[in-house]
Amino acid sequence: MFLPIPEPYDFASSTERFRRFGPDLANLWHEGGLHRVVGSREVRIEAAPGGVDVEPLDEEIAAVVGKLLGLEFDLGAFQRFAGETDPALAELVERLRGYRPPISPDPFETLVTSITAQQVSLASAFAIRSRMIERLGERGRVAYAFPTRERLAAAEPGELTAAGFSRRKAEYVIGLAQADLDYAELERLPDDEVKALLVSVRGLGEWTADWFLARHLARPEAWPAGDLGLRKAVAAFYGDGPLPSIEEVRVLGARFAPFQNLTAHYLLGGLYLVGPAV
DNA sequence: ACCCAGGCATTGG
DNA sequence: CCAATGCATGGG
Repeated sequence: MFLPIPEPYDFASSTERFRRFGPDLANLWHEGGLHRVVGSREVRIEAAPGGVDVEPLDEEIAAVVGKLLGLEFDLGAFQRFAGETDPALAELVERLRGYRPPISPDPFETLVTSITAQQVSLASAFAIRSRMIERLGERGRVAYAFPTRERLAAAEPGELTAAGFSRRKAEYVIGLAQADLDYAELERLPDDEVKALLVSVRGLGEWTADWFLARHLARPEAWPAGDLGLRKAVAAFYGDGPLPSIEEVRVLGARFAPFQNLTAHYLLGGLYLVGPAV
């Protein structure tokens, strides 16, 4: 079934995240399309003129696909904002025309994914996470359903350390799965209250909470100032010397209100998708 | 054989 | 309040 996507839209750059750092078995790039298990069915998304082809497609799947393809972002408003306020950003928006950051559809998966990415390289994180998904998730046709909260709540730490988790991260993930976190409630709370609730869980720090706001809740003003990649991007596009401090990046973020989330993604995209400006 | 990579909790001053 | 430390793997 064809699903139209408003212009500008660039499928290749918008799905780059699923390819660059290695396979993600729960969001798997396979033979030119993106595969994910939704409910008990495996969905395939591929590029088509003016939009994407999605098989199969119903209302539930359309909602997930909309997240994966970043449909809720208002690129037109962002483009106008960039043009009016910031030459460097305006140029990035032009170079990355049609890039829509993917939104991670599931809150628990988002948090576990962030835990795997804490401190280590994304290549390591992808490898470790995919081993966990393969062992503890449910296999679809080619992709896997991410391990459920129930499955991880019942996991032994050894099952995760065998996949390459540190002992500490294994405790974080199992503790998170067992924690009494109301994910539906988080959607209704303002950014600062979401962060406060998440940071109260062992293993979830400010960096993880900021990316949850940005990548799962799609909050416009989310700005992961502590992110190493973002700090490098800020150095590349706004600095001229050493890596800026977290506080410096935080202060710079105010300049991009209320589009910090899209700005962060475009700055990172500037590093990873087209290389730093010359 | 190093060293760093999209952090975090813990411990000690 | 802030500095130092350990963590486990992948890639250079």
